[in-house]
Amino acid sequence: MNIGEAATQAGLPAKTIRYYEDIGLVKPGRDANGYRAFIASDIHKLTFLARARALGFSIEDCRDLLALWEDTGRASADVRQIAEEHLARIESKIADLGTMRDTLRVLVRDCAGDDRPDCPILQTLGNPS
Amino acid sequence: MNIGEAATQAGLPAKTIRYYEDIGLVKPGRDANGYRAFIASDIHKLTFLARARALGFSIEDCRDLLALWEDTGRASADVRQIAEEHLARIESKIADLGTMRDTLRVLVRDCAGDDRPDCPILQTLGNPS
DNA sequence: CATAGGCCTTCCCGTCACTGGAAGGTCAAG
DNA sequence: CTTGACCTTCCAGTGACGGGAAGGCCTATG
Repeated sequence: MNIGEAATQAGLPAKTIRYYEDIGLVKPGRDANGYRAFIASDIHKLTFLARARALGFSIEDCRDLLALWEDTGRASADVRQIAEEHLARIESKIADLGTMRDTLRVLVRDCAGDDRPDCPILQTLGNPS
Repeated sequence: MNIGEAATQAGLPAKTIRYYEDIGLVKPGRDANGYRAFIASDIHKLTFLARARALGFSIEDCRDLLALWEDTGRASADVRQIAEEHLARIESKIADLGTMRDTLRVLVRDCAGDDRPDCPILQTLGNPS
């Protein structure tokens, strides 16, 4: 299977797949003409990667998860730890963004948004004492 | 005022201030020895930038906000639009992260996290049909 | 006066996970 | 035989800095 169909199957851009090969996440074979030749297990890996990335895992997390996935003797604790740390980072980011959102909502609400120059948004940014 | 104290006053790393000068957000003068010389208005701008960045505005948003801030004849509608668009992006990102968090929570909850290899996290990533 | 060390300067590379684009090879259809 | 859709590699850019090297400047102390 060429990279185009692999991309379709895995739901990833071809560029991304080439990048994943560059950094050693997948190692497809090659046809005589130099084209990458993806087999079922490559597609399976790419699909795994696409899903892990969609859950926000970093590339390095993905590399570790992939290794654990392929190691049938792994301990689930190792997987769980990666997921828990990632979950904590996500929750922390959500909290940060929630704070920003609350502040912005107040500012937007209080801004007339008309032709006049008075603007609590700029006022707050410039002098929030 | 040298960059070190400017950094302290504005609550920004010196490196960041140099970067802001590079991209034209601030234009401090120079002393005879080549050192940057920050005056009160520079500090005020940097403080403005630090706050806008803390609210998650992009550098380009900050550039626009700064221009509006300095234009005393601006229309508050222009400011409000930038803030509203940013707010929408934040809310969208919060929603995305919330979805990730929910999925991850379920996966982590269902994973024993012990020495055994069974792991619903890897199972889901590999075969979430 | 020399020196130590704490500022400051510029410059360049690295981050993260791609994305865009150029220049060129390959393949199937008409 | 040409067209156009694929494929290849390589290089550069993204956003918003951070690290670190190489070197100049300033102040305080011996």
